[in-house]
Amino acid sequence: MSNADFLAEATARGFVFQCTDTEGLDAALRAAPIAAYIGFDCTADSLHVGSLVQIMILRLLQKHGHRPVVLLGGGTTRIGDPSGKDESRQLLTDEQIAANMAGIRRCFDPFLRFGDGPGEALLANNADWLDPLGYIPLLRDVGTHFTINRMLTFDSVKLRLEREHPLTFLEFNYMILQSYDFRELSRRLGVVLQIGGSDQWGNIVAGIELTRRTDAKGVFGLTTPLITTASGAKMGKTARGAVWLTADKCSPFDYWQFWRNTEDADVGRFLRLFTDLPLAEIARLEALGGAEINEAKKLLATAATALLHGPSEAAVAARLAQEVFEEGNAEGLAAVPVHLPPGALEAGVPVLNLFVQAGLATSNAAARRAIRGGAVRVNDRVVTDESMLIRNADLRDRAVKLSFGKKTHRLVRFWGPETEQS
RNA sequence: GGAGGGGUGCCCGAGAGGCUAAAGGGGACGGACUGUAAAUCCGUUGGCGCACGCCUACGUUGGUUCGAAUCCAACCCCCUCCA
Repeated sequence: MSNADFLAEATARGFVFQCTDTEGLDAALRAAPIAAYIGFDCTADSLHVGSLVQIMILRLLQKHGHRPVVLLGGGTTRIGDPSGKDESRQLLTDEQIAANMAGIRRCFDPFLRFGDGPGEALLANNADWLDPLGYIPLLRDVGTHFTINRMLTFDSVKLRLEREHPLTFLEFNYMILQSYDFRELSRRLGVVLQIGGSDQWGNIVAGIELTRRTDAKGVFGLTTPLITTASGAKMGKTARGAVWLTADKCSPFDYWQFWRNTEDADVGRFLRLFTDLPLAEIARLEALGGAEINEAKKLLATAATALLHGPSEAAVAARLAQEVFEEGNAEGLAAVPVHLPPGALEAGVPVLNLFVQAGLATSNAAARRAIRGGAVRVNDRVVTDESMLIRNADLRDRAVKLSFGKKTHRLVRFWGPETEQS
């Protein structure tokens, strides 16, 4: 796998949306291993599948012998990127940012090999160079290369102006600092390529211009497409919100399920983007018709889960899914412990409570509605009585299986005096 | 600083003293149909021991009313035009 093939494979796999100079970049990639970076803002304590394209392209880069650089936006997060947002975001405190950064950096470990050797991934934090900046020196150094005329043409700015939503001066500066990041990384680490989502085009181009003007260096930009599902929805949303990349916020099983539920029309595209499977194999899989495409979805789910959580977790998730959905068996479901007061099971525990405690309903009312809609099952039997009580007799192996809809199941294990022994 | 317009449920957006927990749409969730898919159709979409009861909710705080999202006052924020 030579470093020359990176751009070709990235293109074939669907990672490339726009490139500032395809021929130039390709030549640079062929000449020698390069370093490329993607910036991640620290707005949450974990990344979700919305960032997976970026992670996967860094991974691809590394596979081809180049050096990926993960830039954590410890500094820029204090400003807030206005790109693609029609309203200002709440400013985060420095403590929040620090905590978020710690969570986010963990998300890369499964995908990239970090180290100081050639081709090994590096981590950078733009707070290192943004925090010490002095305002006037920055204005003189960088500010002279930005014209308001030009800045007003960027989509991120135009959007706010057209919609008559305020764009603060603080946010207006984001572009300048991201440009500064690019130049700084090119100086410090020899980075010659910035990759980003398609909404980052303006910011990336600005960085390239700055680097050319002040350092007379030609650097490149590449954007990835915005990934939506075939039916047009933004990818990565599921019943309970975003699909996160850390196990505590999205279990391997739920992650597997997310991929398993891919729309037919997306299977090929997602296999190319989110797995390492060879393109020929993917071509075969996506050609499967009708119900057979489900086999491809399982491979997608297992492969994607293996990348993030490891092959054994992926296998467990696949096995569990098979038990739950194909065999109607719940043995392997992770048990949700529910604490009950002594004697509760003798008296009977209301189903409504149980569903709320198991996290399957947000309120009794929601649980009640679900029952009315026929969505609730206890031990695989549909519940029709809202006031139904769960008793000892309902326990199978000291647990009760709760189901909400066809896809969400929980095994509830009780903790209380009556089950404490053993 | 002056004049005008506006802040409604997850989002958009109606409502202009009681019939309003608040039309409609989107989204989301559930059901049917399927293949744990899409499309389609149906239902649900504030909380509470809930069939007409109570509580919370229409920027904030007070007020007028038997009764306010709807009227009044002050304040906060946004937009437009003028200085």
